Amino acid sequence: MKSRIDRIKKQLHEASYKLTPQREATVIVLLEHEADHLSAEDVFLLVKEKSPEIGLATVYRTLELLTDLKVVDKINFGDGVSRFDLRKEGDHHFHHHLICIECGKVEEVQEDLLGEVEKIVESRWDFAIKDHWLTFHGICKVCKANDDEN
Amino acid sequence: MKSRIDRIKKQLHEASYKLTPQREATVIVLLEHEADHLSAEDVFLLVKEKSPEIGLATVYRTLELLTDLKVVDKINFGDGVSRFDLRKEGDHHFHHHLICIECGKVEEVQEDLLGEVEKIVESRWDFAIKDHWLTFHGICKVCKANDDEN
DNA sequence: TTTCTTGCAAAGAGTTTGCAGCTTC
DNA sequence: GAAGCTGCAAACTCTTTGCAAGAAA
Repeated sequence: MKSRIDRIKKQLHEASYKLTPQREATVIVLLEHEADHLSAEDVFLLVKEKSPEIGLATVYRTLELLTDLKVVDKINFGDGVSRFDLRKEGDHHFHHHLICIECGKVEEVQEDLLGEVEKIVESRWDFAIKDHWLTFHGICKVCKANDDEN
Repeated sequence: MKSRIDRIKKQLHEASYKLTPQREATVIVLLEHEADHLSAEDVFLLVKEKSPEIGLATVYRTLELLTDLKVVDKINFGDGVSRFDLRKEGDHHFHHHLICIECGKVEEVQEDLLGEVEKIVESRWDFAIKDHWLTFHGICKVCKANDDEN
């Protein structure tokens, strides 16, 4: 984890920003909750546990900065709240999500399943793809099993 | 177009709602701007041109109702505003979008390109897909041509 | 010192809600 | 006249911004 923080620190420096204690605390929370799709408020509350003096605006500003640097991806699952997802080291595409419409759980799909689809879009629509968002809505394994019981 | 309104009217009636003049005016605006990805505010302003007495809250309530009935899809391209897209008659999947990161234009892709991908997700993650959202971010044909000139 | 960053509070944008009045059946 | 629907205004939620003070180079 240390090395990932160093890497982010380097990215910040390359763009002429500093890794202040507040920014570092925010990054640590993101690393510790990597699969959790935290909202800005969630991040704020978690950072506050360890650094009570931090302000909400700072968290927003840090998350915006990290989004610009593509350290995190800002996603919106349609509930009016932005969530932040760490981009895997070296990943050039944004991973996919499976959202369960019964229990609300969000699973991540790290594989890039869109290779063929992107080729079609690039050639047929003459569109140069830089990134994608793919989210499936449905019923997860656990809820399916529960539903079958009843 | 008349027939599409009748169809929506029927859907409303089946769910015990009425097609009031305000709701009809809203639906007409959506039909007339089918490819435009209007926000609630956009819809409100357009409806207001023909029915100046309508209130913003009514438009919001109508759009919510139409979303619940799956007449429209509520989408969010990450700018904090919900947009509303008419679902094509008989369509069971939500169409894809191409967003140009230079000019902001949004193109629609009506074909469902995810058949194979969905099979993989359904079997490998044991997830019953009910709907999907797929958005590509990149550079459209026109902007690509403009960029090449310079 | 100069520049960047922070915390706070206020402002802003988008959306929802309470309620009285109006329609419709 | 009961139930559903509407317009208005107020409330609410999430996010951004102005600014004075603090930290870093």
